[in-house]
Amino acid sequence: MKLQFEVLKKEKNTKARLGKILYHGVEYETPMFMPVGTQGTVKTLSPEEVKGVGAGIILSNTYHLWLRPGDLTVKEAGGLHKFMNYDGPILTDSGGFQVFSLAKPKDITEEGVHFKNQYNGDSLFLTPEKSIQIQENLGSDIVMSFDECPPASADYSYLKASVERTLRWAKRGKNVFKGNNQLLFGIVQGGAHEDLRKLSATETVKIGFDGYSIGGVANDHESKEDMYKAFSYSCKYLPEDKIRYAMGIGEPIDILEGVIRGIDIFDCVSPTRLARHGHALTKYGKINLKNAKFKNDFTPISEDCDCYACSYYTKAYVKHLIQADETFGARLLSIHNIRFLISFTEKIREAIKNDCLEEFREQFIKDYFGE
RNA sequence: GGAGGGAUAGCGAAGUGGUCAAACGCGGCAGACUGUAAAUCUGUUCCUUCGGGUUCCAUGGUUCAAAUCCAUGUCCCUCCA
Repeated sequence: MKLQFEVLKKEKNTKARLGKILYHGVEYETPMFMPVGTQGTVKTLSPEEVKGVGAGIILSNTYHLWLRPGDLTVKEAGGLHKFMNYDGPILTDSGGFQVFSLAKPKDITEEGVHFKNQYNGDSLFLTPEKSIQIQENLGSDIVMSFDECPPASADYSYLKASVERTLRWAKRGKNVFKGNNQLLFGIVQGGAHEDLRKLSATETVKIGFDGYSIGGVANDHESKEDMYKAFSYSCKYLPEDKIRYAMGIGEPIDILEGVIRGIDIFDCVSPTRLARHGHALTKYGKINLKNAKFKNDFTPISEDCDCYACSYYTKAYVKHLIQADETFGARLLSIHNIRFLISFTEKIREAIKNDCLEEFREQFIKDYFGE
């Protein structure tokens, strides 16, 4: 059964929406934060722990699973849900981000993108059609169109050409997509330019997808202002009844600003990566547990957090684990950071229900940035 | 008792007359990280009032110049007896 989505309520003073996702009889609310499990695992967490922090949809990645262990192996295993033992909804990214992070401009052609297999040096060629086929083999619930994700700083003419190519790729992908128990999402590109976002959004909507995402953001140290423009300009031209997804967005303030502009779901590697690097998200900002000042701090990472790490362990202990390079430290911090973002979206949903999202934003900024 | 080898910054370890305040690794301190080529990467790590000051076991010596050469001492290691 396909995942279903419905908008329940719109907040009075902003463009924020409260939504409901129905998946195999389980309801999840949006706005939602989706943890990332690129290689078929949310790094250091078991699926039980992922569920334990309140996660709904999680992400995985076409490119990585194609290379290893191979999409056909996952298919033979019975699909990604069974393979990784996660029965919640799974969204797979298309490999589009790897066009940005791995490919050089000369590797990108109209037909597709050339990669070198990072494990054995083999030449690889990923096309929009191939990406969809891989995702069908993986058996994810939400399939992403294969897009070109150019740096936000790319010049106008490159961005325009890229938007047009991404549209052609979206069409090609949709043409081969079978749609058996899977949704297919289109991706809006266009940097911080309103006309390009408009072109990209309206043309993508014309092709017709089950949901729409905003890509090409937070990938090149662009200004927050430009990122938020990309949100606004894209949402303005997207249908009200479909999921809107900001790809790769995970700083608390960016999630909040995205929600305010009409976005429903977010994913980001940052909670797990920051965790592995010793950082914890808290209501009062990000802290670096490697810092000497936490050596004898026997208080929880965050006093008001209900996660497993905060329930049983202290900053001093987690600092010790991180410093000793013990994996349990990365696991505790990953649990905490993901729980922080999910609990953050829970609070956002409450504020939408109570039509006080702007007040919530004001208080959040005061606490988080100490302003 | 005899024969060798060694002592370098918090630790390990290069360096064997000037370009040495001394490579490199670890540890320490700090920073970065937004659809994961990322349990990674970057900076820093004798003291300093930023002018400079004091170092390479200790003491004495050779030299214009010593971590580097010589003498003596102290400690450590290996082998022989």
